[in-house]
Amino acid sequence: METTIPSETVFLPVQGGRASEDIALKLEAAILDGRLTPGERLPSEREMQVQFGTGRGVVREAIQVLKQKGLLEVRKGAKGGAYVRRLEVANVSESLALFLKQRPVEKEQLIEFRESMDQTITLLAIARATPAEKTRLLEEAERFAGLLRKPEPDLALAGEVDRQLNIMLARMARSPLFEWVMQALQLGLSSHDYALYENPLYRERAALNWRDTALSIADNEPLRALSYIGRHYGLLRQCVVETQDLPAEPEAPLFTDVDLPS
Amino acid sequence: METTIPSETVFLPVQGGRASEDIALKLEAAILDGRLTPGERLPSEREMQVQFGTGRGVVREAIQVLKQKGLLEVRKGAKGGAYVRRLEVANVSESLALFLKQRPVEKEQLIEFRESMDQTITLLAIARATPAEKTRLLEEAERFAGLLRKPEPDLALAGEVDRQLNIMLARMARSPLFEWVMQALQLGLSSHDYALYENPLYRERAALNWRDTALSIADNEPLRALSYIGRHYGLLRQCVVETQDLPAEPEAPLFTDVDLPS
DNA sequence: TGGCAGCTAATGGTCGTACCATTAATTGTA
DNA sequence: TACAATTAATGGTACGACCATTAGCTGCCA
Repeated sequence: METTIPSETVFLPVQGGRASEDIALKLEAAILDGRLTPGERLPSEREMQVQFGTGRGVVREAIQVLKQKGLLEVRKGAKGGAYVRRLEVANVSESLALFLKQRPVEKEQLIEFRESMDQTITLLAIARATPAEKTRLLEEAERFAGLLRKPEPDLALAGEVDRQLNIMLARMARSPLFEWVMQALQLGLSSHDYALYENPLYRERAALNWRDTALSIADNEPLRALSYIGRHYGLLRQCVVETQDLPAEPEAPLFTDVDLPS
Repeated sequence: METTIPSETVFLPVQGGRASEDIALKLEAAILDGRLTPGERLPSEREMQVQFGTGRGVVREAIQVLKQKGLLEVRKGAKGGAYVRRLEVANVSESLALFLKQRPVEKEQLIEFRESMDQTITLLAIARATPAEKTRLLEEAERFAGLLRKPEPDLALAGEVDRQLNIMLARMARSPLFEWVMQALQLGLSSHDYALYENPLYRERAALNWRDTALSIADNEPLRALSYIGRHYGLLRQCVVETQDLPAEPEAPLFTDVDLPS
């Protein structure tokens, strides 16, 4: 970056010289600095093959990588090709979820992280959100409590509402970074942590606690809100230690023929 | 694709039928549920080409995707091939960093977020890191201060050391999630906030402040540490308002020939 | 016997061509 | 005018060939 000539090669020796990586990096750089903008269409593979002076396979591999990163979307047929995409939080979540799948993190660490984020977000939300937003949050929390008070609550729906509550709160904090990280967590942990609501004992207490938190926020009472948040995660911790993980599903045969688009 | 056995296809219609995606999914599933474990070697491309009943290009594209996800590492030459890898926090951070790169955020919001993370991480590090780690951190901070005290400091090196300091601290917190976010910030924002060290006025103060922070951590003095962190970000804010963004670097020509491994 | 040079084979990386499948636009026809 | 058939552009796949790299083997030489 600073030495002009050797800059690119010094930066990334790319382990063994791979043309496809070079191309991927060039395209990625072009997308990130705006030379290629979302919605725009890249040249066709056959054109790029010529423009980069390589074989088509190399171009395809580069495109595959960027597609996997979420930077490109590939359509086939006439007017097909690689289109630049705007990244979504879901891409980050996917990556996080993958990581958590291969390296199960202690639940305690997840809880700890979320609790910390929640505390900060709540303080920011109290300071910055409009009264209307606060009222809306309270309404949703009441609705949530209502859902879980039923004898046979729809747990999937409840989980979704809980997620929405968290995201709404994050948005009220007026900080995109907190919002994004929170969303990524919510999406990436969908399977993980809603054990709290499966247990009827904790269920109602947790729901009421959410409502009280929302109430404290609406009343601009930060300390009270933090207290309720602490109680929420206390419940969650208590619930988690009582719950054990179940073993995984049976294994499928690997290396069988792929279904071809016949 | 969907006519024979509905089971797999119901899960993921995979937009338009792509053999390479099928293979990638199968391999990924095998890795995630333990049929393939880290360090293990997959069959060679030519073997898989036969076992999956497809062309070699398809197999290569699947491998590329998994490699990009961080699940595989490819070595060439004899005894080469695709080896299963353990995911690292850096992989997730990379994804988040990429996302952040595509979405410009206000500097103040970045600072705010980092400050909040730093506070929490510091408290955790004080509580959990070993004395040896704390000593090491202090040594690095001293080295950092030494670097910036020179009349003509190497700013690139200083930035790198600063980055390492932050990551070291995050690791000391014993929380992969905090490590994740912190690394992502370091990766995605490297160019952003090292303006602090370009200004000789702030430079030395910031460096000394880092050292004092490390000292407080080594002494297990959380409140003092938080105080220094507050001062650090105070300096950063002050510095940022005085600095204006420079226009971007000149654009490089896209679609030029790739350097081939001649 | 020991060590080093050179050979060998396995394997990923690249190229090129050919063909198929899909899709939007065009053209032709009722 | 509406609908059907054709066309052309484009991604998806297959196959075969060759190069570059690398670990291990072979064998010569000191």
